[in-house]
Amino acid sequence: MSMSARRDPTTAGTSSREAFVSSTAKLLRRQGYAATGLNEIVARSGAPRGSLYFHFPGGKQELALAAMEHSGEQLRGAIAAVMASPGGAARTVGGLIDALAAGLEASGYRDGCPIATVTLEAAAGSEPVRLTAERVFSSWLSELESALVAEGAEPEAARRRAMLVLAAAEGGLLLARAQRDTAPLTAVRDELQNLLA
Amino acid sequence: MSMSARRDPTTAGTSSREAFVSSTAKLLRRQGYAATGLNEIVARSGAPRGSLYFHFPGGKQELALAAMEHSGEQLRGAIAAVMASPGGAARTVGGLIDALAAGLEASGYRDGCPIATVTLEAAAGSEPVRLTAERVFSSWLSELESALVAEGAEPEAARRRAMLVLAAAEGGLLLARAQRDTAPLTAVRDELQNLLA
DNA sequence: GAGTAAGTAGACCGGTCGGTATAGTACGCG
DNA sequence: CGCGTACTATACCGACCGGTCTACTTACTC
Repeated sequence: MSMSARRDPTTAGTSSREAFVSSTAKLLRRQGYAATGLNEIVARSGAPRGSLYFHFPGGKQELALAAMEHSGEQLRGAIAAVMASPGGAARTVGGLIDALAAGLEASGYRDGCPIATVTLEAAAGSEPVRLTAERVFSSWLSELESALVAEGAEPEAARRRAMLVLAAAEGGLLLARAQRDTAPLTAVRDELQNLLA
Repeated sequence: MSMSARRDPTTAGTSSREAFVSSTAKLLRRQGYAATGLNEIVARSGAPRGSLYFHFPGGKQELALAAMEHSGEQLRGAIAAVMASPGGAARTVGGLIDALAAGLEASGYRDGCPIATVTLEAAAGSEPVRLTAERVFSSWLSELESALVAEGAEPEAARRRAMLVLAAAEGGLLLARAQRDTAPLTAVRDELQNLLA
């Protein structure tokens, strides 16, 4: 009864699973949950439709949860890396927002937050989606908070400020997509740096 | 024999049009564009399907644009009213965010920003949607900005701060929906009041 | 009261949706 | 070898999608 871990120790066998997850992550980020069809996911991933339900018997929703975790962990790593770079919190937070702005612009204003869209359209209708979103946001918050604490901020103040930074970044990404311009993000960055200095 | 509120002289002719718009606005706010079906809109509005295409020959998209304008104008009025109340900017901005939090909680965390969800899922794929979102956000920004200018803020600083306030409010609504808790909004409110004091 | 534009009404359409059934293949293991 | 299982592969399903059609009823005008 050996469980998974089959296949060539490297990536064989799970390759189509990963292809599903990353295709889904990309599509969810760009157009959200409801607008993303299984046909589109299957076509992009290159794997056959039947394999999808082998790897994700829970269907579209299970796949979406996996994609959210995947994107969430990726971005958490990026946040941690930026916040660990030298300079004060004002500087690193500025760098973080600049990085988000650069990524958004480079994608033709398509790649915003990979979690926000799904959260807004599906969190109210699906508790698993909501819980996953909550967990991912919380992981990002922890990274920001601990970076602020490491700079000597009071725990309570650090929590509130981390929340403001994340909220402002999310809102900035939203407004930037609506305007097709990074101006909202740079305005947010400047004001945040004022506050944190 | 038809029993559906026939032609009351005042609202004559446009009553079903308005029913379509307000039903659509409510549904877009709660679940976004792609997840909202015409069947659901038609059922809620009480009007027949055929009438929809009489009033909105452009179909779902035209209806969505009208609903976005409708919600946008409504919220613009609310923002203007709150910002005109007595007290400094720190106080009125705090009141605005408290009002958003109260509305969100009262709806069971379903009614967030009526524009954000549609923007994130559809702005990249439909220029009319994007432009409408841009216009609505801009109208809200103007209200915030002029309230800050009326308090003696420099024009440039007022613009940047209005952007931060809107971005933080949008992000706060997003995080509050993910957490099913108003804590993100109160944290954002407190930090914003600090900054504006 | 005939004519006509405005608006109502719901049956109907092809296409796509998420999901399933079932046959086939690759591979570790005895 | 051959057998079981992990996985691939595709054809197929009913439901629902956004959108269209045509017949009808009203309200106003002459």
